[in-house]
Amino acid sequence: MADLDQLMGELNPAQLKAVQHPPHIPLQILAGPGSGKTKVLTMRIAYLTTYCHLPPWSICAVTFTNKAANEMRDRLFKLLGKDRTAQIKMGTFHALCAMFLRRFAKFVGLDGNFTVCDADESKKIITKLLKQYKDELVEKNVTLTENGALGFISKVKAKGWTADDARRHVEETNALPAQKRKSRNMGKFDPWEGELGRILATIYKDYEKSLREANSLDFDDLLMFGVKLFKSHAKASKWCRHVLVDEFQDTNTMQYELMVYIARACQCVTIVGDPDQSIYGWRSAEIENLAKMQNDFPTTQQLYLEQNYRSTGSILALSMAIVSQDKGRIQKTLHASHPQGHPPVLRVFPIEHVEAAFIAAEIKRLVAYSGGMLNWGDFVVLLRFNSHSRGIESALQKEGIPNRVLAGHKFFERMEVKDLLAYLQLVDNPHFVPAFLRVVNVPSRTVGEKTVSEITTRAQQLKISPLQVVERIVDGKIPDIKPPVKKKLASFVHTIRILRKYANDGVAPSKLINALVDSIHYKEHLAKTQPDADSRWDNVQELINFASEVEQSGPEEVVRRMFEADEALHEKDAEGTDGEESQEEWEDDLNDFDGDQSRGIAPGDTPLRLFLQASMLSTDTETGEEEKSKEKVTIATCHAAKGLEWPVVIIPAVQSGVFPSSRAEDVEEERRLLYVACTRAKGLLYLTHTTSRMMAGEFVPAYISEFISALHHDKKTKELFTETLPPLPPQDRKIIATVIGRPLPADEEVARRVSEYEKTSRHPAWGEHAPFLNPAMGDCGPEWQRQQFPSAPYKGFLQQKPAEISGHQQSLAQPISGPASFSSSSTLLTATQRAGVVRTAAPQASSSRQVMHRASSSASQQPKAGPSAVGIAFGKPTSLGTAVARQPTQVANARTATHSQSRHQTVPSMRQSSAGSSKEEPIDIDALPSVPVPTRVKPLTTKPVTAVSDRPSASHRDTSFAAPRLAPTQAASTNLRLPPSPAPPLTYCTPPSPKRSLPSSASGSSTTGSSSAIAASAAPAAAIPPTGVKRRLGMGRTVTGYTNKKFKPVAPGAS
DNA sequence: TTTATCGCCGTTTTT
DNA sequence: CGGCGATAAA
Repeated sequence: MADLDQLMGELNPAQLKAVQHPPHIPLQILAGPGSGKTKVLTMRIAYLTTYCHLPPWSICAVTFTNKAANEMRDRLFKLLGKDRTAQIKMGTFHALCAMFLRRFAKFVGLDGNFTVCDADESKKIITKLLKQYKDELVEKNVTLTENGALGFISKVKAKGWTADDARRHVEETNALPAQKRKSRNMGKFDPWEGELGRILATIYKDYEKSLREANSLDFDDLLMFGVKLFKSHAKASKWCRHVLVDEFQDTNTMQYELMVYIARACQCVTIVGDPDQSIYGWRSAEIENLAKMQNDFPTTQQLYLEQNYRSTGSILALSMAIVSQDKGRIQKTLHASHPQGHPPVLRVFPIEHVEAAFIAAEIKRLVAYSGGMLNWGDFVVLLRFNSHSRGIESALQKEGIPNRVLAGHKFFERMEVKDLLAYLQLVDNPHFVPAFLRVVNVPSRTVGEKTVSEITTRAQQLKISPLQVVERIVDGKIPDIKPPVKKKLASFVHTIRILRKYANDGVAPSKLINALVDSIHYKEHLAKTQPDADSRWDNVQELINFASEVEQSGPEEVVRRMFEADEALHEKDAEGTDGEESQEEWEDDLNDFDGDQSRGIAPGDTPLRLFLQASMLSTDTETGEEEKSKEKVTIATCHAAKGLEWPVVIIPAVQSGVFPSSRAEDVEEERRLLYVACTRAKGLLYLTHTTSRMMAGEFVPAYISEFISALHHDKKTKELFTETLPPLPPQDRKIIATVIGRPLPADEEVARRVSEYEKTSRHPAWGEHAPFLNPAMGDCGPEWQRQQFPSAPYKGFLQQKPAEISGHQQSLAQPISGPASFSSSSTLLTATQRAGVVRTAAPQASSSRQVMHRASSSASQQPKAGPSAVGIAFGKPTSLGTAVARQPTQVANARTATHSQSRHQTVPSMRQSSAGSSKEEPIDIDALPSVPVPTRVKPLTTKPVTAVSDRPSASHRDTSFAAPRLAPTQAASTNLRLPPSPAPPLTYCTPPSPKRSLPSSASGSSTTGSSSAIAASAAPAAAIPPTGVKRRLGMGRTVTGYTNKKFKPVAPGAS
């Protein structure tokens, strides 16, 4: 056990003050990122038990995620030992509520074996209900989607409204004159009024009814019923002496009320939070809870933790600059403990592919240039959307970089997993209709929709569950249905009954799954119905593993330990102080509990039930196998990254529409999200974006995030970034070593790694392995090259929405004349955008598909050198028949040539002059920009575009695309002697699929030119195809693609 | 009842 | 583009 005194001695004064704050004075700790808040929170718990002599079981510690709970538990193990830690009531609000509700279910009118209903199932219920009102909705001209309805209902549930409350609200609102309504809403849209409100209220009511009948609670219900329990039964929180809440800024109204009611007796509360990191407003988090708490606990005191121990100074400076743009925020500072370090890197790319390839390559380079100090596990790619992960994943795969995706519930959302869980849910809770509906016909028992609805109707008539109906039919107790269901469903009932028996006998969940899988021949079923049955079967195995893990962690024991001391408390407290429920009733319940406890299991805490609950309430990334993930690059959403840190953080797609998300309703929250993402970085931070993005199968222009571009309007903030990739000279290596707390590798080791790297790898950004030369990337290079692109001054990452550049819209929209030139891939796209041409039609495509002129139709009238001028054809799959294979030998030659030249060039070489843009040459090696000199922080010109026809100036080109590979001059500064690079192995370029053919001479040049790419299907065998990919999740589960439902047939032609 | 095809739709974030 | 529902056909 660690020495608490000693550890407390290591705290800074503010931290120490927070830890030692008197327990009875409510405390708000406002702690910036990296200020050691988890440390303080755990130490405070240790302090409360050790110095204030609060028994561990009297402490309630609430976290926002299970991961945070586990981490805290781990830390407390070390401080308090296993025994005492186990007694602390610790977990998420949801998990704690579930535990208490299982225990005291009957006090709030529930059964202890309720099933937690996940969002999917909720949605299905809503969908069904919504159908009933479809006609009415159409008639009243109201549009309401399932997601909409679910969202609206969830929002009010988070506020604590019951269905009746909602109904009342609607009635009241509708009774008001329209004028008044409007002013009350401050002009905002309120779904809970008018016809929509009325229908919503009805649906809410029905939804509640469905849930209750199914004996299940959704996530919001867990909180609502939790509040109900603690509010109406003060004794349920009798044990409590202190409540600690982590991530308080993310609590919603129900969670806040829970805290208040649990702390009702003791009034001792400690919360930790950071308004700047409030990123869950969309989930009804209420930042006002901070003020509310000061109100409800008038003696509340505040402490600030403003010392940042995580990030370098420059990372912190940028982060602060980002979040400070929010003028309404509470003023707060952060002091860096670490030196400045290399400034955050900001880079721009033409398309996501290139961006992703850059990221992969840069990771590789950093590992080498850090001399192995940085490993795969030290990198994270933080995304706004989960959906962005695929591109990054495959880019990493192509580079052979191990990676893992840290994504929410993915695993438990897999079709095969849900099927099996549904069976178990049904075994545990026969009333849980969603599970019944899911599996009556899995595997197919030829009971269709019609039969099922017959069953459910009858269930409603008899006021029993559908499962019971089926059981009775099979038992011959009630008559069969027309198509003889009795026979068809006998096996179903049989399976359920066997499992039920096993479960009652206390058979472990993992064994139950095994039995289940045997009983329904699930493997065969998968094989028959799923093309990727193998990996799905892997998932089944993984579910069994997960069950075993849960069993081993002994959840029954954990729960028992958490509650064991409470009974004594209640016995001692025989003279009831609150009259709400009779003493007898309470003690009856406790007696029930004691009875169960003699079997070692509390009511509602059967192994099966706990396993199911764990499946529903835990995200798969939280459990187990952390070791393995240490050697992998992490891909995660910004939300999922909260509370975590990495030596190197890379944030792609820092673009409008992504940061902030186009559908975000609170822009400030989006800004904070970016802030949270940036502050995860310890040593290096990268922000990248593209100038185009794929939407609905087409490229549309993309513009840098306003959060970033705004910083360029201010002289003070515009130098917070660099475009230079960190060359990691010794002093920088040292800084990183310090920041991430690792030994500095020897210079020799660095030199060795670097030379190794130089031998085997090329940074693909602008070397001979440029991603646009790589067939696997989509063969977009030569195509680009042959295009005639109007030139334009490079504006780099200052590229903005036309509308934002006042006075220049006109020029932006205008077609651009002047000599064609190929300056850089970025400029290329930019220029194209300016011309209003963003289109991906293959050259041979019919004219109707060719160009779409957004702003100016005259763009097409612009004389262009070749037919290819009308479209860009990168990465866009064409029909298989029309593409022609590019000739591998020529590609190889070109590559070698490029390479040998590039070695002698230390000057950036986007040198293809306008005159020399030699359209007819196969591949103009010189046209490929390569090996520019990394220059330190060259401030970018922010001059608005006036003369659009200007060609980029040399100085622009030099720095804008500073390549990662070190030029000799730079290399010297790192004290490394770089060996000459030998001819690169052709590892990047696998021969393209022979199936493809070139667009004859559509682009007017030789066959060396690429086809318009077939990004997906042309990927070499070594690369991972985009669908049907085996992915490893955090827990090491294999997951197949993204398909959750029926499989998608594999294209027969794809050999 | 199951399977194939078309066309429409949207395109956060998570307990 | 890809996922999904609705419709049509086997």
